[in-house]
Amino acid sequence: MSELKVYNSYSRQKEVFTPITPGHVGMYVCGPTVSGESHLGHARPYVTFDVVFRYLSHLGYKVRYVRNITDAGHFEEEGREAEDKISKKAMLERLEPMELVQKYTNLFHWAMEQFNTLRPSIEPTATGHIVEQIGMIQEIIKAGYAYEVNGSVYFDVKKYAASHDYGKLSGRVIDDLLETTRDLDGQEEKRDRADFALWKNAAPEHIMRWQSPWGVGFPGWHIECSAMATKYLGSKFDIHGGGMDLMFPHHESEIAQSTICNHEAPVRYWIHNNMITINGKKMGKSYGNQITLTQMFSGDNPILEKAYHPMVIRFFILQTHYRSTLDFGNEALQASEKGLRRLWDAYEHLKKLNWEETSPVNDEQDKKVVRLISEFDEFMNDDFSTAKVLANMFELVSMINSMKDKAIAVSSISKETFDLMQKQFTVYIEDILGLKSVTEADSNKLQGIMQLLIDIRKDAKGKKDFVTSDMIRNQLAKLGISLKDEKGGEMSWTIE
RNA sequence: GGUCCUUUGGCCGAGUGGCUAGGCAAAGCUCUGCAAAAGCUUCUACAGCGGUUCGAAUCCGCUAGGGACCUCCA
Repeated sequence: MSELKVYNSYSRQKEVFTPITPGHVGMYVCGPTVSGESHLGHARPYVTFDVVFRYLSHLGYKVRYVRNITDAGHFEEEGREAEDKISKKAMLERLEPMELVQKYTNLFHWAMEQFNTLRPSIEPTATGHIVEQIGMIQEIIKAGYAYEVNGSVYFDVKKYAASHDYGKLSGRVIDDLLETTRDLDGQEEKRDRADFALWKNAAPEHIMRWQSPWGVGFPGWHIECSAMATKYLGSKFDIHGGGMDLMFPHHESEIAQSTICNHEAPVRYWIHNNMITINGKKMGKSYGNQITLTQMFSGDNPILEKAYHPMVIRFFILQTHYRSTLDFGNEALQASEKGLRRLWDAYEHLKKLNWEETSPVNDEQDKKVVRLISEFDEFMNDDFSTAKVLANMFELVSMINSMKDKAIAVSSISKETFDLMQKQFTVYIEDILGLKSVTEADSNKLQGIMQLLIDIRKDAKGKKDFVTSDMIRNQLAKLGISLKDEKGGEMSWTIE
């Protein structure tokens, strides 16, 4: 089997993945800021890294997956707003800050569950790690790379850049950053324009505030990830993931902070997912074009022609490579909806097929199936190419359907190949891609009732009593259950 | 303005120097009491202009369009 290769944003090339500690993988992914509701764009990294998590686990690694909850509130550019996003909204909604944060955390968890993403191993909150953040800032000050001004602490980027590669991850040129002349309030506190806050002095109206060696304040934007990643994954860990838009300044600053504090670069492989766009433009709050996840699921947004099942969205995301932009569109979503249905139906049929020797093995076909199946691993190993895995699956869908219709014999492929196909389909669709049925779980009672109706209908059809047989099918259709006659007099049903 | 990315058939999207990805839509056919599915077939595209090459959607250059980051952002 080929080795896993991942595209490392830091080196800008695919590299063979080798964990620091054999058999184990430490992965940190930037989580949501729970000051508002998640939108479609937010679904992408969490689905993407869920598949990474699942695949690494599938390969046998013991993965510690850390994904934070940013509940301390990031600020707008220093001083532009006297209070951070969370505290502002909290006042508008007349809620306690933590109450608001809890509400959106719950909503986020609910949405993630809809997407069938696995829970991270650790989901630390920023507010729960103020002590660690303060500790880290103290280390950086001690090392001489941060300075205090009026109760705030800033990281000295210029000094850091003199001996380190600040800007390498995001392709930034340090001189450009230093020379940019943008007029912003609070700027005069910093020694340099490129410096960033580690700790901010809290204005009296700022609700979220903590005691620190520098007075009452709150942590800077980037320090939480550095502190929590270090605490749970160590000073150097394998994978750090997040959206591409976080490369600068967030991840760049994380590297700087952690490198000074821990004396080594924190991350081995940086993995960044691309954006979801709408009419070619990034979906985001500042563009006013975001569709929240609850709207996606309910269809309650003028842009949406209908509601989309979470699995359809997950499938939609997996049909493209994670480093490409993905353009939202009703037509595209509906294509995914139908495609997923077809894939899933074939998968259900495959599970029910039995191998019986009724014909000689067709070598050519057998080899084709073996190839398509074995490529699943190859594609995943090539920087998680879920789109290609799905393409291969669809090539097998036609064959599975032909077997179901008895147009070709199941034994036209060997027993081993058939078993391999059944096994790998399950492993890939369910365990690795994390897809599941879009219909409600079928209860035993429902199964029994449906079997009864099918028996009655078969009987009616046998007597050419089409009035009865059509009535059964039509009535079921009204309930959203479609009954289909299969070749050979069998019947199958699906819930719409 | 700076840095970087991108441009694939009606739509969404893979993609590597040579071998029609795949999905959806559309058309035809087959199967079928009728439906619905399903199967088969058709539609063979790579922004434009040059260049490199035996050969380029894939490499290089120019032109045009789109986008991201530089400020919170998945």
